[in-house]
Amino acid sequence: MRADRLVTALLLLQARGRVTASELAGELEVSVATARRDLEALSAAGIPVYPQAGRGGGWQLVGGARTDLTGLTAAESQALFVLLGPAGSGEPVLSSALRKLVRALPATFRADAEAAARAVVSDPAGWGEAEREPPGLVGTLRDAVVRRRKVRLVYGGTERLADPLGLADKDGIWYLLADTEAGRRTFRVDRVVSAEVTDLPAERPDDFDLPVEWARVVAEMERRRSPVSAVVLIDARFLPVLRSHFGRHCEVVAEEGGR
DNA sequence: TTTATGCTTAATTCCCACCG
DNA sequence: CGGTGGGAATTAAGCATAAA
Repeated sequence: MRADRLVTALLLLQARGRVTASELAGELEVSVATARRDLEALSAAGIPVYPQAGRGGGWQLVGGARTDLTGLTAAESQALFVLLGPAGSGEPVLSSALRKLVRALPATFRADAEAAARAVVSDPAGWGEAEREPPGLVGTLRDAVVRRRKVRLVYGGTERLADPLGLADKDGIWYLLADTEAGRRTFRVDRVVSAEVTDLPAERPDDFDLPVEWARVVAEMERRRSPVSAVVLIDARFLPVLRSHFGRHCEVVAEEGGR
């Protein structure tokens, strides 16, 4: 039962900003002492909740009241999931807690949650370059996309304040789509020097559709990348080399005599 | 034995009425 | 008007109990 309570306690803190152990005990239908221990557990896990004794006191979530789940900071959600157990462990308690959590989302926030799910597209048809580990900044940028916050990007020696629109995983290589003062840009994440999530709200066109936009970007990149086409005759043994280099741009037309 | 929970008491903080 | 003391609300800590 504990995981359920911790999630509820955090949601309650987020909604109200401050709760007393007694209030929480009422919500959770446990004793005040147990509610208080749950709050201590959240605090010990790194979630910034602090107690204040005395009349008018209670447990306060530093950073003030937030009303939506997407307002969870990366650190908070990480701490929560560390507390609840290993992610994806399939532990019944955890999954039921998360189910309740999702069900508890008001309709307006559910739309946001769906938007969060659409923050990333995965495009397995890559250009043949093999790269596995997502760059460390992917998490940071995804957080910015989900929370709709402007990001200060350092990319190739220039600094930009960008409105992040979405992330694309193209066969292990990550790209960030963002609007900047200079127009819409695509940033290769592993070439981003640094990314700082600001508190400024980011703008995103209402009709923005990441998969559609990503398809457009890909088409544009491919157009620029392939200004020239060539027909070559090579030994069949080297086909894999060409394939790995040119990906789907490499079309085998015919084979004759092993070439 | 360990862990979670509940109960009781002490300490802290704030509100408010009272009084000079 | 300002200081003071009591009471209420709250957390903090220790101990007991039950279940795994």
